[in-house]
Formats: sequence, C-alpha cells, structure tokens
Amino acid sequence: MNGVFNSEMVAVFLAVMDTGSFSAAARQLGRVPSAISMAIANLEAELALELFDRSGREPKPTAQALALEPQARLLVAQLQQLNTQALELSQGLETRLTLVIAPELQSTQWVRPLQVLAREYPSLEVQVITAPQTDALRLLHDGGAQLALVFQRPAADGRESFQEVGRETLVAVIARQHLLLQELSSQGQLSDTQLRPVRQVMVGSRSQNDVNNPGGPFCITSEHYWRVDHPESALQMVLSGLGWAWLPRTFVQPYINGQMLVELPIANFTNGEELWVDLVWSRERPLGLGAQKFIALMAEQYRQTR
Amino acid sequence: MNGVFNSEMVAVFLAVMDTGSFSAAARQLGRVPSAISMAIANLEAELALELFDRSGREPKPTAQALALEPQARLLVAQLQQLNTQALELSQGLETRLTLVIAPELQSTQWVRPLQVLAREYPSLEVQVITAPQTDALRLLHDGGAQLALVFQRPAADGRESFQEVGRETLVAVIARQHLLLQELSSQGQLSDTQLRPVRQVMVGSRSQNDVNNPGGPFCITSEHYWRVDHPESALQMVLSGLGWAWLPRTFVQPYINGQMLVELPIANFTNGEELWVDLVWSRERPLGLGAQKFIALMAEQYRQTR
DNA sequence: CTCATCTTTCAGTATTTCTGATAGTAGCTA
DNA sequence: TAGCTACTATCAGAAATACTGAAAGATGAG
Repeated sequence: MNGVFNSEMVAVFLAVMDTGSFSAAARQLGRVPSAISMAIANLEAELALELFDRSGREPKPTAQALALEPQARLLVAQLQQLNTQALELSQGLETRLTLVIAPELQSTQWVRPLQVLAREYPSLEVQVITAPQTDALRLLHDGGAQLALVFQRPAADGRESFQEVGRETLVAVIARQHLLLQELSSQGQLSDTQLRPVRQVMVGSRSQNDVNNPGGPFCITSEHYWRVDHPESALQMVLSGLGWAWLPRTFVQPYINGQMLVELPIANFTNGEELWVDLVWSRERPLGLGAQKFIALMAEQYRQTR
Repeated sequence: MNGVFNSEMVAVFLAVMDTGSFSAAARQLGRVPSAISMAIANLEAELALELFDRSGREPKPTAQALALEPQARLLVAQLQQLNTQALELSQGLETRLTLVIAPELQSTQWVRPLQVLAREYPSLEVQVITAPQTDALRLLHDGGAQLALVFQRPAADGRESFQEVGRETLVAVIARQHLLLQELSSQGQLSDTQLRPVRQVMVGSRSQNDVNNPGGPFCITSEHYWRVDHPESALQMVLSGLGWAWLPRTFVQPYINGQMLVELPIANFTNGEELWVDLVWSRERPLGLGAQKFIALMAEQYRQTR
C-alpha cells in the first residue's frame, strides 16, 4: 500500500476522514490500526504533505486534507461506477440497445420506459431509429437493431418473438373537402363500390416486396393507389385531398378533431380495424438485460393503461 | 493485483487497450508480459467478463471492454488530478486564496490574472471580497484575506509588504449643474478659499479610526463634509449635486465624458493627485503559491501597460 | 488522578505479485 | 507449405510488500 494516491490509499484516506480516527477507520476497513497508521504515514511521506494533525488524541484533518477530500470522493464514485458497469456487463447488459420504431408509432409512449431504463442502467447506450415496418424487421435480422416497435405482428415463422405492448385502431380517413363526401348520405355507410373509384394512398416500405400484402386491413383497396413509404407523407397527401388512406387513429385524431379529416364509415369496418402494437425481436439473437427490461417496462405500462 | 477494478488494474487495462497487445503493454509499464497476462486473466475471472478475444495472435478488445474504456479513462484522469492537486499543495499552494478589493478598484484589470491563475491551478479556491481600504487591511491582519488590492500604500510599519500593480489619478469632481461652476471663470483655477465653503463627500471606512487622515490627497478639505463608506455612494451623491469629492479618474471618467460631472481645476492639483495601486499582504503570514503567482501576474500586466 | 482509548513503532509473518523460463500458437514471408 | 518471428499462457521460485500483534507513549474524560 505504498506510493502516491491510488485507489486503496484513497479508500484508507476517506475512511479516516469519515470516521475521524485511525482506529475507527481500521475497524471500518477490517484492518488493524497500525496498518492504517503506517499507510497514512507512508502517504504523507510520499506526498511531502501533512494530511492529519496528530497533536491531539485523534488525528485532525489539515486544510490540505480537506482540500483533497472532494476530489478523492469523486474518485471513489467513479471507481464504483466503473465496477458497477462491469458487473452489469457481466450480467448480460448489452453495450448498446438499438430500437427501431415504425413512424406511425412515434406518438406512442416509449420515451417514459426509456427514461426508467436510463436511470437503471446509466451506462447503457441507446439508439432509436425510425423506419417503416419491413425495414424495421430487416434491421432486426441484420443485427442492426435488437428491438422493433411495430404494428403488424410478424408472421409466425419462428424467427421472431414478440410482446404485445399496445393496441391501435386503423381508420380510413379522407379530407373534409373531398368530393366523395358530397355523394354520401349524412349517416349512411360507405360501400365497396363507392370507395373503389377513389384514389387510395398506401403506406408501404421502400422495398417492393410487400406489395402483395394479403388480407388484413388492406384487403379493401381502391383500383388506383399511390404508394408512400412514410405515414407522414400519406397524411399530407390525404390532407391535400389526393385520396383516402388507412391510418392509425391516434395519428390522425388531431386532424379529425380539427375538422380537417373525416373518418370514412366503411361497411363492416364501422369501428375501424384493430391492430396490435408489438415489440419484436429476433430469436436468433439473445436479448440483453436492457432490452429485456425495456420490454417488461413497455408491457407493464400497457397493462396499466388497458 | 487482485480483486475487481482498482487503479492499478485500470492502468494495466488501459495500457493493453492503448498498445493493442499484452507484450507491448508490459514494455510500456516496465513489467514482464506474463504479469500482464495474469493480471488481465484475474480481472476477467473476477468480473466474469471477457475483456479480450484471444482467438487471434493479439488480444482484440471485446464490445464490453470498449464499453468500459471511457469510464476507465475518466478514472485515471481523476486520479491524476488528485495527485496533481496533492503535489501542488505539497509545494505550497494554498487551499483557498481570498482577495479583498477596494471598491474604487473594481474596474481595474484583476480578472484576467485570476483567469490565468485558475488555468494554472484548477484546484485553487478563490474568494473575492469588496471592502473599503481600512477594512481590507484589517482583514489582511485577521487572516480573513491573503491579498488586498488597495489604493493607499500602507504605512511602512513593517507589518505589510506590497507590490505596485498600477497607478491611479484622483480627481476632484462635481456635478455639472452645481452652483460652484457658475462663479468660476471658464479657464481659471480654483483656489482653496473658493472650495472650502462647498460641501465635500468623503470616502472612508465604516470604522471611524481614519478620520484623521493626515496629508495625502485629502489635505484639501472643505469645512463641511459628509462621509460615505463606498465610492459608489459618493458618486451618486456628487451626481445629484450634493457636493464635490476626490474620486479615481477611471471611476468617474464615463460620467465626465457624459457631461454629467466636471473635473475641478484646483490650484496645484491641475493634473489630479496620482496614487499607487498596490497589492498588499501581511508579512506575518507567508504567501502561498497561488498568491505569489497572482502578484507576479498583476505586476507583469502593469509593466506591459505602462 | 486514573483509566480507557488512541497513535506509533517494530519485528515477524503471510500474502501477494513479479520474474524468468518454457511451451504452444498465430500470422507473416518466402 | 515451411519456417520464422512475436505473441500469449502457464508455472514454480523469488522478491517485495503489506499485514499482524504486542508493547509503549500520549491524550482527554470522568
């Protein structure tokens, strides 16, 4: 226990500062008083600095010791942080958690669980990516992301696991000033044939693979549709009267309230199409502690608000 | 070199991270390769964490090691700071430097030298107090301050040492609209007898001891004078036309330029009274490194601007 | 004044780490 | 592919270091 300040010497120094005596410090550290006495004496000799005034029965910290104390405390705090982080890593905490979120779900509550996560694992580095459904799932399999917050529950091909963390309703919307609304009786339902001639704006991935999206809420399609890769784009197009689109209710609710959009009363879909919001991960890649905790937090939040 | 992270282990860990190999780290630390190998192996066993991938010829840091690196670097930086601070203290750096400044000298350049001081001794705690002349010198002898930046060079009674760090000119000023100015010929000098009936505002300490201020620029006094303990108060009183006062030129120059005050052309004092600006300290209390450095910086600044 | 408790010193012990040799291995070069 | 170089891992012995425990001196409280 020789030399200038190192972590052991700092521990001894602070134990003496805390307890106010060498003997008490020895008890606290599980040593014998003479060890503490010698350690401090060596330290003082090395530093050529008097740390404690021995004129009294108990050593009194000198002004210099008091000046060094804050920095010493900072040091042990940093050291403990390092060891805590190492422990977390050894217990399976990933060094980085990448979460990819479908754009339609930006508005859901995923920030608060992240806050809790950040408090529990301060050393965890988090990255949030926004990408459309299919890109998100591709990222998951590439290893570019560990978790995806998406809409459509993946096919049960066994490559992914998922956890339900919310519900969302898809509603068909159209601009208030759209011509279609004028041929609609005030309370009547909208039939297939009425809707088919109207242009539909469809949200899909950049990759063309999911054009043949079988079934699901997209089973009712118009003859002519335009494709966009981002719901925000779809919203803008619908707002400008270019056509109608299936969009999440929470996403368009402000515009419905603001009288800019109208919900289309499609027959058999009067209450919209209910979808699951899921956290998805790859079964091939074991999840780290952080990801598991995040899933648990999201699930718990969902349970409480349901 | 056992146990979880301590300062020695952090040093070894970072040496390996820096050099990229156990052998090179050993060379850097002046050890033998096997010592490094064993130390890292022990650390990994303790942490239950693989820090380096040994599949290749040279150890490759794992993601966990890379995640721990920043915190480890922070730690050694903190440790070095602690040791640097201890070294400075052992070399005589005071833990706290209290500087008392006469209010008239607030406007002089004492901040820049303090900036340099803060850069050189980051751990030095500085306190700046504003107090009138006599209070400042009393603080010096009480030990409440180490340095005083004051006007009047102290009496040569041997209790204080001083260093000249500037010059200042006292000028007699009065409000532009004061009646005295109307009975003054445009270019004429002002005699004693003309000035005596006019009320003088005198700056002095709260303590009444220095009423009998012999000689000096205050030798010319009016019959009636009011006392204030702060030049700012004096300035306000003079500005409102209550009387005239001796005040430092740099202190009142803005008001002279702004046509609010007029410099009184007193006979024999046409250029005002020149005073020294001194840094004063007690001879009974040896100065610390910081105070010495500050004095040197102030003196150098004075030399350059003279 | 006395006693309990604190600090310091010192010699011996015990633990720890370092050393140096050896073996095994990876990667480069011809 | 063979050979060479430089690296890591292992191990027993050596050296250094810190710890222990007893004894002595000193302080402050009652």
